[in-house]
Amino acid sequence: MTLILDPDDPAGWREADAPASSGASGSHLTDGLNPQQREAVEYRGPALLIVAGAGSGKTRVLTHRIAHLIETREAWPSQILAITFTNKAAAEMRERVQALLGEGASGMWISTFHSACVRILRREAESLGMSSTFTIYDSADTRTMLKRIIKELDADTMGFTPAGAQAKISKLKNELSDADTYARNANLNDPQEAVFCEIFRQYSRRLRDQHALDFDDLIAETVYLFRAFPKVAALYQRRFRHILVDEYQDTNHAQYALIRELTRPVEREVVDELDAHGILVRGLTDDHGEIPGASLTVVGDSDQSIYAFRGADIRNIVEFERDFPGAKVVLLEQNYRSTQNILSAANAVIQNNFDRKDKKLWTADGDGEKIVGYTGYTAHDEAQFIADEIEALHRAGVAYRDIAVFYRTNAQTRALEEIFVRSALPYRVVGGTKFYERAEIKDAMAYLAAVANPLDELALRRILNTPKRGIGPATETAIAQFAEQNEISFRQAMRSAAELGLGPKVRGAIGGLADVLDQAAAMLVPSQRGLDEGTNEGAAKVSDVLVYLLEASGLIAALRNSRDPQDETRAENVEELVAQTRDFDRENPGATLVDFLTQVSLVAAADELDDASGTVSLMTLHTAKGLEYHAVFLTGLEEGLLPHQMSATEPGGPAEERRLFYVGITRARKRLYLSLAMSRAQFGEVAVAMPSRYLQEIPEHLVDWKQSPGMATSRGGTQPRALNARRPGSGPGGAWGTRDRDLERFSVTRSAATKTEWANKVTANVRDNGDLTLDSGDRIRHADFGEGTVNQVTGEGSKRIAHVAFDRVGAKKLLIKIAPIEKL
DNA sequence: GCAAGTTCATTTTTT
DNA sequence: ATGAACTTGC
Repeated sequence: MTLILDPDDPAGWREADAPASSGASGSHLTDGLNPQQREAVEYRGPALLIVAGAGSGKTRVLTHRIAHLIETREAWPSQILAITFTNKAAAEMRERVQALLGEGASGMWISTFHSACVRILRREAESLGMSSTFTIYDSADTRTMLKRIIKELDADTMGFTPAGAQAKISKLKNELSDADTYARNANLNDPQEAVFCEIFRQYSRRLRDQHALDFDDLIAETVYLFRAFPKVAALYQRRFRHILVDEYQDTNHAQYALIRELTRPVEREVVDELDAHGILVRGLTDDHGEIPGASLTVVGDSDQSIYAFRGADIRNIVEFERDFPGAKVVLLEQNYRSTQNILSAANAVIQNNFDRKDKKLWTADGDGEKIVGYTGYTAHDEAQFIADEIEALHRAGVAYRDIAVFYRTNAQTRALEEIFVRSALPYRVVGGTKFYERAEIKDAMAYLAAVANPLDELALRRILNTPKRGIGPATETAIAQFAEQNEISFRQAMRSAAELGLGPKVRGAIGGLADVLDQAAAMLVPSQRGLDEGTNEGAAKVSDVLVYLLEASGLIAALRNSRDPQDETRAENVEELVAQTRDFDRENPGATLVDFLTQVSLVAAADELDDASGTVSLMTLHTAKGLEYHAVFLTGLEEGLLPHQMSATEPGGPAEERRLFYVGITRARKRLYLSLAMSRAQFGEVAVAMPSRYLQEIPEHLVDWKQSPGMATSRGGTQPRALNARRPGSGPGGAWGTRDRDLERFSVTRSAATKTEWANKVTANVRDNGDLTLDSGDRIRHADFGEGTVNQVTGEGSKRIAHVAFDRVGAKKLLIKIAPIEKL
C-alpha cells in the first residue's frame, strides 16, 4: 500500500484506500509508551487535552500521535496542522515524525502560530485588499512608527511613550480589538483616552497604507479573514482535519479564537458552494451534508504558563473542558527527564501556587545528586563559581553543549560573559543581542524590504540617508508631506523630487536611490515561463539582489571606507548577512525575497540554538522553556530579580515568577545549581541583594550549599569558601539575608577595580597582552587569583590558553590574550 | 547638514 | 555604566 501524497489538495483521498486496522500497523508507534501516553496517542474524538507535566514525554506523544494518524490511514499528512512554540520545535517535530514514518511526510503543516498565519495571509491577501508581499514589522519598527505618531500628535506632553502605547495596542490586538472597536467603547471625554484612540487609529491606518502587519496582526488578521470570508475559512476548515497545539497554556485570546475558527464545521450551504467550484468535498461530509469540525488536540501544563505578560490566557487550558464539551483529558505525570531530587524541589516550589490542580512529578530513576547552592559576594563572584563548576563538569565528561545557564533578565549576561571570556569557556548567548537587530543589518534589510514592498515607507525612510547622501530630515519631511497631500506613496513622491523645489544635489541623490531600487526590483521579476507557471523561475537570487543593493547604494563602501573602527565590524556583519542569504538561496531553491524576509521576521530566540556547537548556552528563563540540559545553572536567585521587581504590582505576578522558577528547575536532567549574589550592580550602583523567597520553598535536605546566604554574609572562618574568596573576615554569624556593611564596601571596591580594567569586551577595547609568551613552568600573577605556575599552554594565536595551577585557588584555564596576568 | 559634546533613561520576560 | 537622543558649534 503506497501513500500517494498531494500536499495541497487531499481531494479524493477517501477513494484511495480503506483505512487499515489501527492495531497492526500502529503497534511500533505505541510500544514502549506508558499507559497514559499510549492513550494520548490512540484516543480519537473531537477534542483531547493532554496535561503534560515537565519532562513527561509530550513531544514523543505528539509525534507518535501524528505518525499514528498517518500510518493508520486515518489522515493524509496534508490534513494535519501542528502548532509549536518555536520554529526549532517545529523542525524537530517534523524530523521525528518523518523518522517514525520512514518516508517523507510533505504537506504537513508543522509551524508556529505566526508562520502558519503568514502563510495563510500571503495566500489570501487579495481578500483583505493587501499585497501578498506585505511587510512584517517587528517591535523596533512599530516603536519607530509610534514614536513618530506620538511626536506629531504632541502626545508625549500627555505622558505617552512609544513603549507604553505599543504595549497597550498589543494587548488590545491580542484581545481582537481594533482602533474602531476600541474607540466606540472608550470614554472620549477623557482627553487621555481620546488621544490614545487617535494614536491607535493613526497607527492602524499607516500599517494599512504601507501594506504592513505587526506581529499581533498576523494572528488577528487571520481570525478576521476567517470570520469575514466564510468561504475562505472553509478551505482551511476542510483541509485541516487534525489540529494539534503544543504549549497551549501560553496561547492568548486571538490564538484561541483562531483555533476555534479552524475547528468550526463547514455549513451545508458553504459545502455546496465549494462543490460547485470544483473543490472536492465528497467523503468529507456527514449525514447533514456538513463537513464536521476538525479534531483538536492540545498539550500543555498550566504550571508552565509564563507568558501572561504577552496576553497568554491561562483560562484557555483551565477551561478547555468547558469550551470543548466531551473533551477527553489525559494526564502525563511520570517524568523521564530529571532525577527525583530535582523533581522534589520542583514539586515543593510549585505547590505554593494556589488554585492549581495538584499534580506531582515523579520518576522511577532514583534520587540522583543533590542540588548545589552557592552565594557569591558579587555577580562576578557568582559567575566565577559557575565557570569553575562548568569546568569541573567538563573535566568529568559532560559536554559543553549539555550545560546551560539561565537568568531572569538579559542584563545579567554581562558579568557572566566577562568571566566566561576570561576563563576561556566556550559559550553562546541565545537571544539577547540579536544579529538582525544590529543597525547595519536592519539597514541592509530595509533595502530588501523596500524592494519587496514599495509601499513600505518605514523602510524607505530608513535607507533614505543611509549611507549619508545629503538627504536630511527637512527633505524627508518634505517628501512625506508631498506624498500625504497628493495621496501618493512615499516611493512615488520620491520620483517627483523635481517638483519639491529641492536643490540639484539632493534631487540627484533621491533619483539615484530610486533608480537603484527600481533596478533591484527588475532583477526580481521572473522569466515569462516563471510567470506562466506561477513559479519564481528566472528571478534573481536573494543574495544577488542584496549584493547589488549594497554595492549600488554605496552602503558597503561607506562602511569599508569609514575611519570609525567599529565600521569595520559592521562591514563584516553585513558580509555575514550576504553569506546568510547565500545559505538561504542554497537551502530553499526557488524561494523568493519575500520568503527570506518572512523567515527572518519570525525567528525566535530558541531557533538560533545549534545543537552541534560545543558551547555552553546562556539564555533567559523564558527562552529556556521546552529545552533540557544535563546540567542547569539558575542564577541571580534574588528578591527583585526573581521574582522581578516589576512583577510585584502585577496581579498574579509572583505566582507567574514562581512558575518561571519551576520551568527553570525542570529543565535539568541530572545536575542543578542554584546561585545568587549578595550584592548586585544595577544602574551602575551596587545594591545589597536578598535571597529569593523561592529558595526557602525548597526542602533543605535537597540542597548542598557550597556557600549559603548565611555563610556569605557572615563569612565565618570555618565554612567552605568561594574558590576565589576574599580574605575571610570575622563577625557575627549572619542569618539568611542579613546585611554586612563590610561586605558592601568590599564588593564595591572589588567590582570597581575589575570594571575599570575590564571594560566591556564588545565596545571598548579589552586589555591586550598581545605577544606575551608563556611556557610551562612560568610563574605568573593574576589580578584575582594571585600567583601560580603555568602547567601547559594550548591553542593558537589570540586563542592561546594557559592552564595554570594557582597557589591559593587551584587549577584554572585563562585566555592569555586578555587575562589580567603578568609574568613574574 | 554634520560632528562632537551633553543629558538622559534604561532593565522583565518575546512571537 | 552604557548607549541612545538631544543640543551646540562649525
